[in-house]
Amino acid sequence: MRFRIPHRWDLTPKEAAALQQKLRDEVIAEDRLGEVRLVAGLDAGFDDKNTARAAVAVLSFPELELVEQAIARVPVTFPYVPGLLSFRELPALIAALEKLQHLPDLLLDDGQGIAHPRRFGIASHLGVITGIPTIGVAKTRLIGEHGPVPKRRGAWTSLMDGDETIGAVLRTRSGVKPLYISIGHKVSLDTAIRCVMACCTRYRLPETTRWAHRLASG
DNA sequence: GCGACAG
DNA sequence: ATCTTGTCGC
Repeated sequence: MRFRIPHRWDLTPKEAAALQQKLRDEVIAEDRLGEVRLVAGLDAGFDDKNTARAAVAVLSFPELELVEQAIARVPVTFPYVPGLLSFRELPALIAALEKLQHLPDLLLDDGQGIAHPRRFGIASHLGVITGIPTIGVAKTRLIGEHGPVPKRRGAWTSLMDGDETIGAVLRTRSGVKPLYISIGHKVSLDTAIRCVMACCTRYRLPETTRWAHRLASG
């Protein structure tokens, strides 16, 4: 699989933010996904300060058994700037995706989707570039406020930015810190919540993410 | 000017 | 992300 990147990656932080503002309109915030048979988890780690190691794990759905995996090492130039994460990690994640033999029906990406200052977090950016339905699964908050989340598994509360719902704070496991879920691309928030829960068995993180993290680390 | 701040 | 041991709780 080969993806068409509609822009350059070597931008200044200011140019990158302007690009997000321009691409935000490409995001489709409703369900445009068919039957999900393959779900992929993506994650990035670093071999050293200038080398990203991205990993993709493809699992069967809803069985959640490993079908394929891929890793890619790519030099990174962009620094970590809150709100501009995609310009640092996407090149590597896309390189890993391009190595796959099976094209996933759904992508779960570490980080935010539209729960972002310009509604264009890394998961949305990845979705717009690949055209594949994507969900943002973050371990911590970037922006937005929310009330308490019931402690029972499956409970969730809306993540709000003013009067706008930008995501959901989801308890994937009873009594454990919740996850920040948001629309990436071509998936509604309700569907995103259901898919994430369907990928969580006995741990806080989805099996897809756990596999990808394992591959991207050691 | 003072915090907040995905990974 | 990454640096890092033991420790509290189910």
